This record gives sequence, C-alpha cells and structure tokens, in this order.
Amino acid sequence: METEATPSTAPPRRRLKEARPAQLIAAAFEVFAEKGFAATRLEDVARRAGLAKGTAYLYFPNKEALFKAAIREAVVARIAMGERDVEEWHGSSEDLLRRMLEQWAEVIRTHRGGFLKLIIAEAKNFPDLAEWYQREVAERGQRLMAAILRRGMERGEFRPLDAEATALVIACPMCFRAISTDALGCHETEPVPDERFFTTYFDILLAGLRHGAMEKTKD
Amino acid sequence: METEATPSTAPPRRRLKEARPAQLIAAAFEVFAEKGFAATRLEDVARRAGLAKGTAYLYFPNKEALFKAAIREAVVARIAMGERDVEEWHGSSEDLLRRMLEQWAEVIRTHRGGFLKLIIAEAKNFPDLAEWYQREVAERGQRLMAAILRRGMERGEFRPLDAEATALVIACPMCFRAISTDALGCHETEPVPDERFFTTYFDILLAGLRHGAMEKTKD
Amino acid sequence: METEATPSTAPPRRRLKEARPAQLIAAAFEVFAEKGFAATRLEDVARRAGLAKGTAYLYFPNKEALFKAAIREAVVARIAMGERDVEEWHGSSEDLLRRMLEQWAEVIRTHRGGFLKLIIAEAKNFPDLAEWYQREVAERGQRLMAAILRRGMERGEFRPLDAEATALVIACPMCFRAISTDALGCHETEPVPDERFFTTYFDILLAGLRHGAMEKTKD
Amino acid sequence: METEATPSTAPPRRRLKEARPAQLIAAAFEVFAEKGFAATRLEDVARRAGLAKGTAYLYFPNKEALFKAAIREAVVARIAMGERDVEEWHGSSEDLLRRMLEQWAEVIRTHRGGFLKLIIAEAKNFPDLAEWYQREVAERGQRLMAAILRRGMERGEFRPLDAEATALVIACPMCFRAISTDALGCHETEPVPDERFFTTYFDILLAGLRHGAMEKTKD
DNA sequence: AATGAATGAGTTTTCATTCAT
DNA sequence: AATGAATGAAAACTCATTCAT
Repeated sequence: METEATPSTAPPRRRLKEARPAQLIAAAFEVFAEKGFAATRLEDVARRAGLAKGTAYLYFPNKEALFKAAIREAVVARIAMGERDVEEWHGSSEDLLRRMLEQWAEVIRTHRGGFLKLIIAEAKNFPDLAEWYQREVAERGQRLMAAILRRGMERGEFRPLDAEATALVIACPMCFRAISTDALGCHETEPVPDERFFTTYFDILLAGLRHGAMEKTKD
Repeated sequence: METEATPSTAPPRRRLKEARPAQLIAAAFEVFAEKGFAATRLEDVARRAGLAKGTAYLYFPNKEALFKAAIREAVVARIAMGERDVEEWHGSSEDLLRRMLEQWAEVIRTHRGGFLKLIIAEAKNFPDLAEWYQREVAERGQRLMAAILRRGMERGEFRPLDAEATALVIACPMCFRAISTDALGCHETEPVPDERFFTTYFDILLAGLRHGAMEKTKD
Repeated sequence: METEATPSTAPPRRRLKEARPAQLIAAAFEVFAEKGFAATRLEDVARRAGLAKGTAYLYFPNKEALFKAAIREAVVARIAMGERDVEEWHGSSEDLLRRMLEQWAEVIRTHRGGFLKLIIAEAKNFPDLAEWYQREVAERGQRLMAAILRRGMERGEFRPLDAEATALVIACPMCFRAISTDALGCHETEPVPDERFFTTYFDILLAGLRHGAMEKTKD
Repeated sequence: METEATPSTAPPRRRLKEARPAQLIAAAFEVFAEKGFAATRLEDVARRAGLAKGTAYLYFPNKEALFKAAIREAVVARIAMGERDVEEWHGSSEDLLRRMLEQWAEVIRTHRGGFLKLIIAEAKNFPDLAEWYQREVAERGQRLMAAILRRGMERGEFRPLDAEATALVIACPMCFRAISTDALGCHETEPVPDERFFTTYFDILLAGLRHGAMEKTKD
C-alpha cells in the first residue's frame, strides 16, 4: 500500500500526517480502556499507533490531553442520540423505545463498553470529564428516554410511571451489560450471549411498562 | 517529660498491632476506590490509616497484596448471599425476589458501589481477581436469582422466561446504579433519589415478570 | 543559544548509544569493586559513567544484571588462558610455567585484583556467579597449570608431585597478591614492590619444583 | 543446664546478660562473613543470636560498631602470633617455620577464612579497619615470618633470600586458601582436600627455601 | 515532522534506628 | 533489660516529558 515512489497515486505523507491524531486517539482509547489512565504508559500508546513515543507530543501536549481527547472521541463516535427522531416519530411509543434500545444494543455489541467503564473508573480523578459526560451524554440520554416514556403514557400506551426513574431503570441494564462484558466477559463460565440477554431485556421491560399486569403495589 | 503514670490514655501496643490490618484495609479500600490501583500512593493509604508509609509494609508485602486484601474484604463484607433463604422460603416467589432485591438495595444505599467499580475497572490488570469475583460472587448471585425465578415459574407465579438471562436483566440495574452513584453521583443536576429509583425498579421488573401483560412479541 | 552549525562537536547520538553498555559496565566495575554490590548506589555508577540514574535502566534491567555483566566482562577481559600454548610449546616446562605466571603477574600489575576480590566477596550472595567463575575460570586455570606440571614431571624436569595440589599452591600467591594489593595495598607501611614479590615468588616455587633439594619429608 | 529456679547453682540471668555481647558478636560475625556489611540486616544478626532486634542496640550503638567489634574479635580469637616462640626456639628453623605454618593451617581448617575475606571485601568501606588489620595483624605476621627466615639464613639452613618478599610468598597461599575455601569451596567439582593442599604446600615451599636445588636464576 | 536517548521527579520498597511497653 | 511496632531516610526503579538529531 505504501509504495515509496509514486506521488501521483496517493500523497501518503500528507495523508498520514493528518491521520496522526486519529491514529493516536484510537490507540490511546484501546490502551486506556484496558489499563486505566495511570497504569497506561504513553510509549505503549504510541507503539500501538505505530509511532514513536515523542511523536505523541507533537499532537497532544501531555498524557492527560490525549486521555481526554480519546474519551471524548470514543463517546461522541459511539453515541447517536437521535433526539430528532423522537419528535418526528409517528408509530407506537413501544416501537420507538425498542428502536432506541436496539441502537444502543448495537453499540454495545460492536464496541463493548470500554468507554463507559473508563469514564466511571476515572470520574474521581477527572471530575470535569465526569461532569461533561454526565451533562452532555448521560442526562441527555435520560431526558430523551423520559420523553419517549411520557409520550407513551400520554398516548395511553404505557401505564403511569415515574418517567425519570423509569428511564434510569431502563438504561441501567444496558450500561452494566456494556461495562461488564468489557471488563469481566471472558471470565464467565457459561456466558449468556448478547442475543438472549437483549431479547429478554426488551421483553421484560416492555412488558413491565404496559398496562394489564395485575397491578400489585409494594408495601 | 511526659508524666509517667497515665497508662490508660496511651493505647496498648498489642491491641494496636492486631487492629492494623483492618485499619489499613479500610483506608486502602477508600483510596483505591477513589483513585484506582495505579494512581494510589501507598503513603496516602498509610497516612489515611494514621500510620507511616513503612508501617504498611509490616502487614502487607506490597501494594498489590494490600489491594487484593482490600477488595476481597470489601466484597465479602458487603455481600450476603442468603442461599439458605431460597430453599426454606414458603411465601410467594415475588416476595422472595423482592426481599432479595431489597437486601441488595440496602447494601448499595449504605456502601455505594465502590468495590464493584474497582473490580470492573481493574479486571484487566488483575485477571485473577476478576476471575475470583466472577466465579465466587457474580455467578453465585446469578444462580441464586435464577433459582428464585425458576421456583416462581414452576409455581405459576411468573410467566415462562429464560431464567439465566432474566437474572442478569434483574441484577444489572442494581449493579449499575451502585457503580454510577459511586462514580458519577455528585455530577447529576437533578438526581433521582434512591427511593424513587428502587421503587420504580421493583415495580417495573416485577410487573414484567408476571402473567397478564398483553403479550406482544416483537418482529 | 548554542550556535546551530557545529555538528562535529556534539557527539552523534547513535554512536553514543552503542557505547553506553561498555561505559556503564566500566563505571559499574569500578564502583562495585570498591564498595561491593549492596553498598553501591546505582546512581553513583551512572554518575561515574557521566549519565543520569535513569539512563542505566535503559541498558540493564536492574542493578543485579549490571553487576553480573560487569563481573563477567571484567573476568573475560582480564583472563587469557592460553590453553593452546601448552600443547604447542617445545621449550622447557619451567620456561613454559614461568611464561604463564608472568602473564598472570602482568594482569595483576596492570589491573589489580578487584574482580577476584568481588567474586569472592559476593560468592555467597550470587551463587550462580561463583559457580560460573569456579567452573569456567578457576578450574580451567587449575587444569592448565596441572597439565604443565605433568608435562614437566613426565620430561623429568620437575620432581614427582601431586599435580592438582601443586597447581593450587602455585596459583594461590598470585591470587592473594592480586586481591590484597587491591584491597589493602595502600595501608602497608613498607610495601614490598611487585617486582620483588614476583621475582621471589618465581624463584622459590620453581626451586621447590626441581629435583635436587635434599628431600626431607615432614615428621 | 538452664534450670529456672535454682539461684544457688547458677545465676542464669546475670550470666546471660553478660554473655549478650559475645552472643551478638558471634552471630554478627557469621552473618557479616556470609553477606558482607551492607547486605546484612541487623535483625538477622539479632535473630541468629536468639535476641530481638532492639536488644542489639543495648550493647552496640549501631551496625558499624557491631561490625567492627565482630571483626576484631574474630581476628583476635583466631590469630595466635607466637612472637615469643621465635626467640626461644632452639630447633631447626625449618621446623620452626613448619610449626608456625601448621598453626595457621589449623586455624584455616577449623574456622575457614571468613574474617579475612570480610576484611578484604570491606577494606575500602572501612579504611580504619583495614589499616588496623594491616598494621596489627598482617605486618606483624610478616615480620615474624621474616624473622624466622632470617634466622634460617643466618644459620645456613636456608639459602639467601629476600626475607620480606619470601615471607609474603609463604603467607599468600595460606591466605588465599583460607579465603577461597570460605567463599568458593562448595562450587569446586573435584576439590583438593586440605590435607593434600597443605602437605604439598609445605613440601614445595620448604624445598624452595633450601640450598641444593640447582640454582637457576630467572631471565 | 519524527525519533528515541536522556533525564529526573515521583513511587515503591527496605531497613537502621527509636521508643513505648 | 528486652522487645518489636513504628518511623522515615535512603535506595531501587518507572515513566512522563524534553530535545538533539
């Protein structure tokens, strides 16, 4: 691919140069997600990006900057919020909810939850990062979910519920599934495959939102 | 210089020595849970335990040993599995399940989920620890939960479900709630309080397990 | 600040890198030979090599590795065994023996016996090193010496003797001279110079090997 | 021996107390001789003496003082100079010399040469110790030996020789034998036993001192 | 722009020494 | 007197960061 004397076909130098930050960010994300911030050696990141240690410093002033860039990039790349969809949707709320959950599930199936694990693990060491994530990602997601739930309740599709709390209850299994398959997945003796997990998850939650189950309140 | 006749004020040496490991483990758990393994300086742990750096090495051969001791202690102290209860229980499965979930919720409310966050964050750096946790804690908990679910299905209290997958779906919200309140709790603008979360969580999940919701399968 | 056009003055990096191990080994040998292994600070070694502490770790994984490298290098550099000579020699055995001793004497005069002192002093702390030295250096030397003695006895030049024991008796004065000049030399009030020592040493030993002294066995 | 309630037979407390320094010195010598000064932990010394770490500080102000005491004690205990003997002796000088060498050989056979190894190994770290040893022990021994040699030359028993240099040549094999059996002894594949070594040593050296070997001067 | 050798601040770890019991 | 828990100075070792090439 990288022939050394054909400048006409592709200008590899320039292209490569511009690709450096992305390469580094990708490599950084992998290593940080595996080891955490403090245990990651910048040399390993550079090496995984196919670069030398010093080169990283041409693009990022220090380890922390690279870390934050990697996190933000990972989060932004993996989260598609679809706030527009909710407003424009004309089908049933259940289908809308299911569609949203399936998008998330897809993210988890393909990318595992390293970014979420990392944010949580480093939240106390990088409070601004945690705060950014909470505000821009988590709460936005929660609001979106709550909006769908309210729509469903208004339309009589769902039974009356605490929308914010329900949004959390719905999101949590996804989030923990993401984190724990990333972190612990390989140690399970009889792992429940993603497909079974998600099918059951959708099934139970949606059933729990509908009317009709003999309502039996606690206490 | 010191008056020689107040032996009661100064705590006896022997008594102290026996208390050291527990002191250190407690301090270690706090700091590790906040910063992670690599970012924690052993001196800070010792200092938080009211001891000098070197003293920690009288009780633990190195940082890693103290870390593992702290994790195991934290997990063991916080997890009460109640396998006996399930066999002896005579009431409804729903009440049994609710009772178990409330026990867990209590743990989370009082201790936050630092230990779980830590295990997950460091799983890749301490695979043996992760494996131990998965085998001895996570899977045991899952089996217990699945047993309750099967009991309920056999007795016709719950609708037919994939017991293992359902156990996961039920456990995940608790786990993520634990982790995220520990890590991110303080950054939420309008936090949903534990009570609302747990009430809704029990409500939705139990409703989702019951017969009677108009079964509507996807696709 | 520095003028930018004198590339000749600054030594090229690559050239230096290759020289580092040898530099470090040389410095290490000096300091270890002076202070012993445990009392030597790696920073002092690095500093004597004109380098910073950390640099030593780029070339040797730890203090022990540098120590062993220094010892082996010192031994190998200073010991020329000349096993070939013995087989090819056509002159008298006495001259052959004298020639061999003079080679050793030369080593001692120029390098002092630090390496031997160090091996002996650290033998109990580094048994594998001691074993290597004993096998590869000491015993090989002894066998060589014994071969010369046997040749002399077979040719009737030397009187009948216990070749192995004699080889030891011959080697020991050299070895102790080497060690003690290195270690204690400077504290002698009226030092016997090397020349007098070696002349007398050759004289007495060779006389002791010859026939003709009125054989008088003890007791 | 150590009955606990018969103060009439022996006052063990007092006796023990008085024995402490000697116990410590003996233990210290063993450990120092094995590991060297810097690598020896004072706790190990105390433990080998059957005492606790702190107890050593009741008798010696610090590690160095204990070290020097141990060395001096070991040297003094093992070296019997016999200066008186030389003046009073009426037999042959060869017998006198042989007698002196046999005394030394006896010391080596029974105590190994740890003390000598230690002095040499630590000479640079403890110059005053080295100087004391050189002055009080080594040179005194050399003078004694030279006196015997001069007596033999005057009486026509030995051929004319450089007495000081010869004294060194005679002493060196003993010294190195002592050191190397202590340090390396166990790594020899076919060790020459002490008896063979000393027999040959006496044989060769004494033969080398006598008249009658065809004098053949070097060069 | 890229490299990787070099540095030294920061951590882990050890152990002589102190001192309360 | 004896003990051994506690301390902290000192040494080994790591790695983010710099900078000459």
